Amino acid sequence: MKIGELVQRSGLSAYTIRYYERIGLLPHADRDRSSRRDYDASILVWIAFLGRLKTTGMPIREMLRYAALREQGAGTETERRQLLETHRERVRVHVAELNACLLILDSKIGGYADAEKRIKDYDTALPRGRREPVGARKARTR
Amino acid sequence: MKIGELVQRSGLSAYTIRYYERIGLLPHADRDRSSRRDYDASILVWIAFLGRLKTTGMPIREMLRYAALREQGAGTETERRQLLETHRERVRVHVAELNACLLILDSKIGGYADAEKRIKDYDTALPRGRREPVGARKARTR
DNA sequence: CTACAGGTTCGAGCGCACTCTAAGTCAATA
DNA sequence: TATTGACTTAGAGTGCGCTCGAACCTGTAG
Repeated sequence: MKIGELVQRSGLSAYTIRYYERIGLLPHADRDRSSRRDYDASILVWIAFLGRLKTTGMPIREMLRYAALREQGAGTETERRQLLETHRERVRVHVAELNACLLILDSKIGGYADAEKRIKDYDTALPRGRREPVGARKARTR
Repeated sequence: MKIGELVQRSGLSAYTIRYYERIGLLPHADRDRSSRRDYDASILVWIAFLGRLKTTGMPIREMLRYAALREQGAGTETERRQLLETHRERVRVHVAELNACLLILDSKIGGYADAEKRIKDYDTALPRGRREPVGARKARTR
């Protein structure tokens, strides 16, 4: 697989793929005789995993640590597990924070909705003939 | 309240507070006669809310939009609500992603744990007298 | 009076994670 | 054979969100 195909299948840009290789997040790819990168499909599994780590907010520094342990191979499993466990804990904490923030957002949004409802009630309670207060933003599409 | 106290009570650095004011995320603070910032306690509520937005990943650009609408005051409620609703939806999606990633992390960690258990079983199945394979990392605290 | 803590402004610098430019190579097709 | 387009490299540039340095000012305590 050439880099172009990997771009299609991984969702990363060629720039990013080369950058990741440069910093050691992706293993140095084999080259064909004109020194173009030639990938094995298995790289997609690793890229997908890196994507999870990224999505969950792991900094590249730490992914590099994990990648290095992985390259080292046997004997690094415990450290890799610990690294992931630590990360998992951080993610759990963060998810809890996000859920707390969502509740606050809900109540904030609820407050605006109530305010709008009060305005609307007042509006419909106006005498016939001039229902919309000045500055009312009603898009009325169509 | 002077900036020093606000630092204590908000958790932001003085640098950050000034920066936020500079870009318009915090309203221009009143100054005392020696042109030092003098805050009203109500600023803490706004800073806390900005903190929620930040925690949930809202970029400063968008907080600025919200802050500008808020400064404008009446008549911007609908847009503020819409902004927060859009954001809430993104956060929900992100939380779902994080939860999916957590499951994957769990199984990855589980895989390492199983591998370690297999090694341990093999280890304890070794003949008496030389139980620990070379390189075993057992901290044995205390 | 002097020292010092704690403030002020402006603009520069930093760390992160890319993203792109420039100049060159190579293989396949018209 | 000439051109096209996908690739290569090294290194520069970008956008974000701060973070800091330098020079200066002010109110209070010793």
